[in-house]
Amino acid sequence: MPKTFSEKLLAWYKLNKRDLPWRHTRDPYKIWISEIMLQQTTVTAVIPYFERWIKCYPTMKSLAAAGEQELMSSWEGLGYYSRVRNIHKAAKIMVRDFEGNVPDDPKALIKLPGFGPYTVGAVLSIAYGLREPIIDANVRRIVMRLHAIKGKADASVDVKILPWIEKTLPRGQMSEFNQAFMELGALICSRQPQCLQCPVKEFCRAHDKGVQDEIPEPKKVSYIDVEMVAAVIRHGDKYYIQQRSGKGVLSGLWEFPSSELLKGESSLGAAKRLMEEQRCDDCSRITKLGLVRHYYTNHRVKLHAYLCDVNSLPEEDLIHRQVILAQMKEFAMHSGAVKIAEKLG
DNA sequence: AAGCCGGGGAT
DNA sequence: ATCCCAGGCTT
Repeated sequence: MPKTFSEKLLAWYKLNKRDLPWRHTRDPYKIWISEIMLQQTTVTAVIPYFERWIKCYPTMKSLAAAGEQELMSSWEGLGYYSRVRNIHKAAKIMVRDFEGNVPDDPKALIKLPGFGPYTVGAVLSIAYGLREPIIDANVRRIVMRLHAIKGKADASVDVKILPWIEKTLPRGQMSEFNQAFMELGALICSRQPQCLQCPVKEFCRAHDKGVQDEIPEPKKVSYIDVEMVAAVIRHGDKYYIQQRSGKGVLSGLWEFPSSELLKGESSLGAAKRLMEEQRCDDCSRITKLGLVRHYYTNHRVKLHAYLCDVNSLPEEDLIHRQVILAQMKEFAMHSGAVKIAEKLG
């Protein structure tokens, strides 16, 4: 009796799986947190954040009771900050409606903020062992190769591959199986696949045809280049920072006042203009701190940082603060601002 | 369906 | 320098 796809995959996983923090638990709360952190984020980036998070917020109730700013600081540097706001909202709902438990019902889960098709399936299978499919970037790439489906790896191929995934799911060992699927994509069936080591190559049509390197087709990215200036406004040992508000990019994070360079404007000229806009007309000295590169999504930002010594800082309010360097780490800042702040130490 | 939303590792 | 990552939300 030849071994099935899932038998082969599970046997390989048992021998080759990485030792990752969230594989030491079946606590649905912790599995959920790991799944949100891992969205569009590499395992190595997540590990330290996950460890710290579980120490700070070991339970659903401790998370629901935490403050928004505190959570933003815990997330600082991980990116996609709407994730942490959705985690907080969902935790409050789960405390209110589900006694602080993660529901094991797909219809209830999908209604919670931050739970899409992937995360619902991941929590249900990995934490509860339910027979639910998941399609992440790994699974999508693997199944496209298994069936030699050409094209880009986007969600539009999911309808084609889902039937095969569903009929291939094993009875039992679902927590292991779905993780094994993703692990295969991370370790073997990666961008440049290691087909010789693949435990399921006998099921792979792309391997048969020798086209595994052409699937999936790379998606073309177009960058938007932006040049900005940031004013580090200082009086004595106090610095002036502001919070990005509302919606849009990096919303809720703190930063130094900044502005995009106007057409033909020099960075120093922009810094002086920015100081006028901040009503800082008493600037006694302005010196360049350096150039910081800040890349996010499809933006490539060159951020010119200027240190501006003033005789009096602008007034404080809800979204503007005067802080000393030691206090600054209590305010969640985006990576561009953090890189500038590091120049002040 | 397509665009938005971060940051850093891998190549 | 480019591509991508245990996706979800909005339009």
